[in-house]
Amino acid sequence: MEKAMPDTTAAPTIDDVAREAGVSTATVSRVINDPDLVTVKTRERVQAAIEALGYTPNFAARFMAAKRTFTIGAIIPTMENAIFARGLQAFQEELHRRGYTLLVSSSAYKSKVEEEQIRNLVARGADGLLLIGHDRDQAIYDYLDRQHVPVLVAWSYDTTAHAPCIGFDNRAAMQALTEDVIKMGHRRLAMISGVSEQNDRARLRIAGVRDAMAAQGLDPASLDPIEVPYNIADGQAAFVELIARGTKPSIVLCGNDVLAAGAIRGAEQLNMNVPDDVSITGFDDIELAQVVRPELTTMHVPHRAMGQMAAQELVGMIEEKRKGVSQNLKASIVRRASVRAL
Amino acid sequence: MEKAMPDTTAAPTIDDVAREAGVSTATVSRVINDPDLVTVKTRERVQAAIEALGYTPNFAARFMAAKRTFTIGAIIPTMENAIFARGLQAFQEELHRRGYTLLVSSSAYKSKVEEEQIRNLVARGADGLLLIGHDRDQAIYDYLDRQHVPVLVAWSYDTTAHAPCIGFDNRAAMQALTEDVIKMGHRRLAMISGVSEQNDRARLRIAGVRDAMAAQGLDPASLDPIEVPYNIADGQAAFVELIARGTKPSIVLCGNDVLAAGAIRGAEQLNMNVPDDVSITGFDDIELAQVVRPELTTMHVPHRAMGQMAAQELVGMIEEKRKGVSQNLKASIVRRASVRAL
DNA sequence: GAACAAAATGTAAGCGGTTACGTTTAGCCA
DNA sequence: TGGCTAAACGTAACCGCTTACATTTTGTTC
Repeated sequence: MEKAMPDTTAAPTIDDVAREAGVSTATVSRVINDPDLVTVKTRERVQAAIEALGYTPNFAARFMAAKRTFTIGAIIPTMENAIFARGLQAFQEELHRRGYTLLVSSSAYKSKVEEEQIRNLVARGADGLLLIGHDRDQAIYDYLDRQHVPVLVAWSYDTTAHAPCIGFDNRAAMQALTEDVIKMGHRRLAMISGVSEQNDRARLRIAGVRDAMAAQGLDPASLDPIEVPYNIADGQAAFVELIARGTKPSIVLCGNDVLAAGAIRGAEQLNMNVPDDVSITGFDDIELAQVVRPELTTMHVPHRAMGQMAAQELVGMIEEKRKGVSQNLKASIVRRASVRAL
Repeated sequence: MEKAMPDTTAAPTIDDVAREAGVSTATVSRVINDPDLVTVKTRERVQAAIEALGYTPNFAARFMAAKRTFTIGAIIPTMENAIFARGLQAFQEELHRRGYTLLVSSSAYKSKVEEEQIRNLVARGADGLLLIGHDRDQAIYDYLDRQHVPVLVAWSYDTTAHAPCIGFDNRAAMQALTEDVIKMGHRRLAMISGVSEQNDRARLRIAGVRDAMAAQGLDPASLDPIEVPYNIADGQAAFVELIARGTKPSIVLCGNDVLAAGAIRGAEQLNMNVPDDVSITGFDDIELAQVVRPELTTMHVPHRAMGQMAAQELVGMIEEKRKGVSQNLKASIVRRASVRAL
């Protein structure tokens, strides 16, 4: 099989195409990037050559010469659960509509990994970046400034932060939800939170619960949230631990739906009925919230709208070379069966 | 603010670093790629310069010169549900351990989009690609061959296919599960499948059910699967439609856990008790399977092992320039409460 | 200290595109 | 047909890095 033949195996380059079509590389480039500049006749010849050779332009070379990649990078904390899935999907769809490609990395909630991913995506020529939440070293923002890469933050709203954001007010939302349950008669509140270090969403949701307690005449300091990673098993374990503490909460507020689903399992494990023995709330309103029994009372986050708007804004920042405009989306309470009035 | 000053805003290049450190660009490059080749003294000087300037090498340039990116691309059908999440997470972790970065795109189960993403990732210099399932145009494989990009397929096992794969035998697994329930006394089988076009997993699972029916003396032709997209709402609707047909199945086999979760909701909607009125099975054994009530009898797929092995194999293919070796992993039945013996 | 080998560093040619600028061709009008 | 302008196309520099090869420095031995 080792016949001596010219190396037809190497990927064709623009030179190959130019030779095949009998034109210069500049013309080939024009056919690809700005076809109107080329005669119909030549254009067709070049396109035939491209077709025949199965040529695809090399992005790296293109990027080096043109400084644009039409790529957006997104770094999310996790792909393991669905929290970011729907928003990201909407984000991608909108980008696709506008001619951009999305590249996704996940950081496993580790800031070191996130930083690595950011540098990676930037070095790879991402025209812009979507990040989740505001909590990260100033050094990273400085780096991104130096590299002139526009950044948009989602899932949080905080105008005092370094980057523009499309999100919602985690603190106010959690406060609203908490006040709602307090008004339903709950006084003994407990909380299972995500790990709040380097996670402003988790931190602000805890603060929101305390705000509500203060506003409703309860002692905010009495809240002693358990912090665990966002997954079902940890939520379950946290619930069991909470009960083992001896305090009998009438309601357990969870940092998100995943933890709440875990908490429900925990209650089941302890033969406690939800909501008769204990009420439980979630946050996010992902599909899971309607899958568990009882269905979760939770805070609905407009994931799809957030993703779509983020895409629009980020592309705007890139193409018009302007600063991003932050937007505060509205999250709303969804009342379902996991909470009962006392 | 428009002072006339040298443009300190441009991202620093290797030339800047070289000048700052008083060495040649070659030396800077060596410090980065092969530090042992450089004296400790110079090395430190260069590193200080890198630090001072906040320099990050440009991947595109690097790739052009060196033909390597240490990047792996993965294209999954969807990020919306958790089917691929765990496997992909394990894949990424293993890659990270070996010094590679993972870039993920999702195709929304559309082959045109998938093709676009493949070309994109390749043009971007991915050293290798992970794809899900075997069903795609031969033209794509030809393209990948021409570009010399190693490809590994996961989630399917089929040695007759064009690409090496790390997966499991969807057909045999589904056959095993089906035979199991037939042996529990079920005779009136129905199925809710994912859309089987361009999806070998879905197709093979249907075939597996028929295999089992044939083997157990039932008529395979009597199975008339409903095909719907993999999400809860569609699973629910499919279940309702199935019952509306008038045939009263004793068990509904679902193409995956997501559809099964939907089917349970459908049963609830029709006031049917699972498993007393109808049994339901899933496939995949994702977290969801233990969240729904009743918990799902399903086929456990070794997601993490699959992801990890896929990473090992793909890196091996890249670094040793060899063909990939396929592996058939074992999926196993998990019996839970959603199926009852008749 | 000379001679030589080995280690450290520098020089410069690409990698595969884009694009400013120069040259050729085509189109139009007198 | 000649002359002028605009359109089409070609030439070549450049993007930021790696690396083969050339050169310089360092270390060793006698």
